Amino acid sequence: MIQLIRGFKDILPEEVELWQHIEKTARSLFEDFGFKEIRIPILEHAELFARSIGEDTDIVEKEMYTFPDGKRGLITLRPEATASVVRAYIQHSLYAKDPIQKFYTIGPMFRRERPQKGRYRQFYQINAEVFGIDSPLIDAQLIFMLVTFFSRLSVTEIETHINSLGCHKCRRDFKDALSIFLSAASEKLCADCKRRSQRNPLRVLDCKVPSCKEAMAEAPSILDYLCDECSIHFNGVKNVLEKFNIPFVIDSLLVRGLDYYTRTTFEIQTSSLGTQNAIAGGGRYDTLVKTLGGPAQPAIGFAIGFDRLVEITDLKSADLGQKPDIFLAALGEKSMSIVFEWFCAFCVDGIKAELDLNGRSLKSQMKRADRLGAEYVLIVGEKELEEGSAILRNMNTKEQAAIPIDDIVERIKKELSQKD
RNA sequence: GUGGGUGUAGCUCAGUCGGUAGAGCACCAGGUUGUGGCCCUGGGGGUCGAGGGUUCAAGCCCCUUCACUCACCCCA
Repeated sequence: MIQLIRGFKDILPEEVELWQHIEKTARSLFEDFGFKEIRIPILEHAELFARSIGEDTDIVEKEMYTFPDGKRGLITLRPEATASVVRAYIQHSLYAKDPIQKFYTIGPMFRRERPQKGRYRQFYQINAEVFGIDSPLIDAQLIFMLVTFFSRLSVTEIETHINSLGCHKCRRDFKDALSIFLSAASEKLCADCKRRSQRNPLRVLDCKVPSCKEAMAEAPSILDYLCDECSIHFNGVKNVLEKFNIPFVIDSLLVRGLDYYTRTTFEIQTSSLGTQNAIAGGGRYDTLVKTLGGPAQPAIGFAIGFDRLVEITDLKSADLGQKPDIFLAALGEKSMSIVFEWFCAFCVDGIKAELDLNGRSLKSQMKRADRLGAEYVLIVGEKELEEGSAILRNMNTKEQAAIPIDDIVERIKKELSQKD
């Protein structure tokens, strides 16, 4: 049989309930914080990602699904959302109406990596982006919003890591110092890190090879190279987080893998996902809007790994599942045709009803009603029809009584609404 | 892209020395002629991941391949 594509997955109905719950929680919280939803396309020109994420990153270099689109050049399945949101902000001159804009978006991203736990080729992200605010207050507020979000989903066991990458000037000074350090330490580094030392020295910082970690223990820290302004900004973020009683770890080795980040970067980590420990990450990208052809507006955002979140939350889909309000058990063809009309009437009126259309025995219908978790069963056989009645059984109390079938849909609606 | 582990019923998994394909759960039916959960009985369901090879004979041995999974890399 034809199977789904490697690294892709189906999200089946019983799990979808959990996804919907998480999505609802995010929408409601983010909207309370003043974020508006923006919906962006899944395909973009390849160039958008090359220019924003960076030509030398792994994402752009080897993980993107890129293919020719007729004669119009290359298009790419988006590997992340920020670039598209920035493009939309610029393309529709949203800054002209108000430079300050707050957006969120939820949807699939695509990266052609080898799949493993918490990593898929099509994966879902919940993104939030803020444009036009320089103040460190917004940095801290985003982190506060994230932490609140996780706590609403009963995700504990998380740790907030923060760092500052400084502005371009601090970063240049730091890179120079780091390069000098790396060339001195070169022989202690793994092969990957030797390569990184040339192409993207910052990446050596978060190498997981023990010998590299050891060699890097004495490496210069970006935090020592922050200019006054960047330093003040970072202190501002830390102060607000402390005021909000949000525990955090300063992690000068936290280097985001996308080139556009500046100043504050952060990551929410969990211990319960194996090696894929980041369930959310983000940071400032104060120069990206200009890089992509827009006005010089600061910006900051984050992405939450939806799939990873689903894996670590203690919430169970079973607790969120929808159960039928009433199960209709019809016996015989005559009953079936009458009950079928009631069945449709219930559904139209927003009562979740279930009817077994296969004409099975009462026993098997009761069994199914029980399995579906229906609170009531309405039993209608030839005997009841002759008497102009039907039997309404409460599955929890096992009490049952005959009720008249005139206006039965209305009667049962009333009965059910009294319960709520 | 590189390495390790695993592929047998819808699910979780046994399967001895190469000799007729198994269990539990789930599903369906009956026990109860029209009443769920517990119990009992029965039933359906398999290209043993796929392809090739060795053999009288392969779920088991050999080769190839695919998928899943964990880790590296990287990231959400």
